[in-house]
Amino acid sequence: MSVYSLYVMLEEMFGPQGWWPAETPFEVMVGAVLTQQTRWENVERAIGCLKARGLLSPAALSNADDGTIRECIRCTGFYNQKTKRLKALAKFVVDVGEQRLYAMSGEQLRNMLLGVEGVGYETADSIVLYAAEKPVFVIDAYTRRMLSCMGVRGTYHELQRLFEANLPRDVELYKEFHALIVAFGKQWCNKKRCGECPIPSWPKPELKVEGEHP
DNA sequence: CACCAGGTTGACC
DNA sequence: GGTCAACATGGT
Repeated sequence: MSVYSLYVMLEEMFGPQGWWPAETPFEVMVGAVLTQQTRWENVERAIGCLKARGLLSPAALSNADDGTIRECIRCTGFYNQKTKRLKALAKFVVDVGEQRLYAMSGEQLRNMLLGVEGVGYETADSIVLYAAEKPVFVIDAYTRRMLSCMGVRGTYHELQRLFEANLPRDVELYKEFHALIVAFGKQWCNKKRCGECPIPSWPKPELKVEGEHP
């Protein structure tokens, strides 16, 4: 089974996902930080609170009172570090200029984001793909688990290359594929067991990580 | 009551 | 370059 046919199968199973749920690109960024190790339902509540207080813009958030932010995002956990991370990200956007961010290449934006406090591989790639809409494949815990069930293991960049090397460089495809993997993971991949999928046609594909290690 | 959630960091091999 | 405890609230 090819990587692309896996996508087709997931699309047939779950239908269009329409990620990322947000009204603006900056809201995507905020959500990307808040959803770290956190359920999306709690993130939505926090974002609703920030929005109600007019803090969902780079300028407003970077100047906001820490206590106010913390109050809004408490339900997402890790609120102390996330308050700091949100302000660091907002300040970064203000400093660089939001339009300039979306205009630069995905690779350059990714590298700059990785320099921001609290932004690691997955958060950076989520922002590049869903906010800046540049083709980079996002690898998360569900992706790892799903591939692990299929007998494929590797580092973040190895797994990322597996998808990028076997798919057309298409932003909409990347967006939808990752969302579908999460949908699948939520239903079938618990942390404990991921083996027995009731899907009859669940394949044991011979996916391989190609190329040499970085 | 235990375990887990759309990770990242700093410390330490 | 890879592994691991902390970080914290809310749901099952």
